[in-house]
Amino acid sequence: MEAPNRPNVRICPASPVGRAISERLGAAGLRLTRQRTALAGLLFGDGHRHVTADQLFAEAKAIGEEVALATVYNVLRQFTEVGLLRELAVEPGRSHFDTDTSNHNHYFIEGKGLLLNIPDEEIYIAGLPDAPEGMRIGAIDVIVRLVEA
Amino acid sequence: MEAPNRPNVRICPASPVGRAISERLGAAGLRLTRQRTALAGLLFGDGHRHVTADQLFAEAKAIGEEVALATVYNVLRQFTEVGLLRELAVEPGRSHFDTDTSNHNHYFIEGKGLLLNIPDEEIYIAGLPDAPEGMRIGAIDVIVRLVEA
DNA sequence: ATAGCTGCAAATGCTTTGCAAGGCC
DNA sequence: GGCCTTGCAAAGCATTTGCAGCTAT
Repeated sequence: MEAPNRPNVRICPASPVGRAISERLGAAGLRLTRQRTALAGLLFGDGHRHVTADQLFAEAKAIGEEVALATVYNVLRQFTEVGLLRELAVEPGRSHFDTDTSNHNHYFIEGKGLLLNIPDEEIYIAGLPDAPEGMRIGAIDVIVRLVEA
Repeated sequence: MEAPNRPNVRICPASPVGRAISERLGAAGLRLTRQRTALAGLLFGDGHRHVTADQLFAEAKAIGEEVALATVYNVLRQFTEVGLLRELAVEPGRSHFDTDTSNHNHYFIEGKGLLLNIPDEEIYIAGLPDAPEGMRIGAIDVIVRLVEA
């Protein structure tokens, strides 16, 4: 009967972020479990960020949260389906997730696997044609790949 | 002593494309073998195109060319390293290759795994900032994701 | 109470690699 | 002839899935 919860990086359910999370999860019929709460804390606790599954897994382990790697994958996918995360295809063979789901673009540092946002003012795309009949534009991904000079 | 070569989709070594290929491969110390020639025929024989490893493997098999899947992967990678192909990261877990290595952008039809070029006149990016110190821009990938309306 | 989770391990899918046999220059 | 290649099968990753037990509501 001991408390199974760890008093760590957790999102306050009353905060705007916490409310957005439980709202979205609730709407999708997903429970606010210890693991999801902890991962949400790491993801949304301090500004926007980019992560891969292993990174998040390693961080969870680092703060003493016991989460299975499979659960990390499942949670990332669920959060993505619910609109809390956006999946970015930048490297073949590894998925990156972005906590900022608004329209913005990225630098990707080849060799380091590092993603950075490109400030909105600094870039824009123009002249986008209409989508073919029966289709609509789901997202536009712009990735500027940087390599050692 | 029978001829091991099949009289099929092959690049004429005297054509501009054929010359470009043997030149590039030669410069990299790569031989013009039967398999590489056949795959080059499929890739560069009739205008630019997009392929995945299995698609190319299936096509090779379809024209009666016996090539191992591993060889297809190796050839795609070698061609990419030599600059004959460009690798596109659009789907996590599957690599796409483009025979057009010049700067241009893509539509990606989610659900069909289909890549299409966006005509250059129809889109452009502006206002790109300088790369951070010690870095240079290697490529800019723009992917417009289309989904069923 | 019960429908939904989690953890583990096994399965999957794409891609790479090691090694012996074969082919190109 | 010698070195590069190929083919096959096995290894390697990242990710997903199946199932028994646990848990939030």
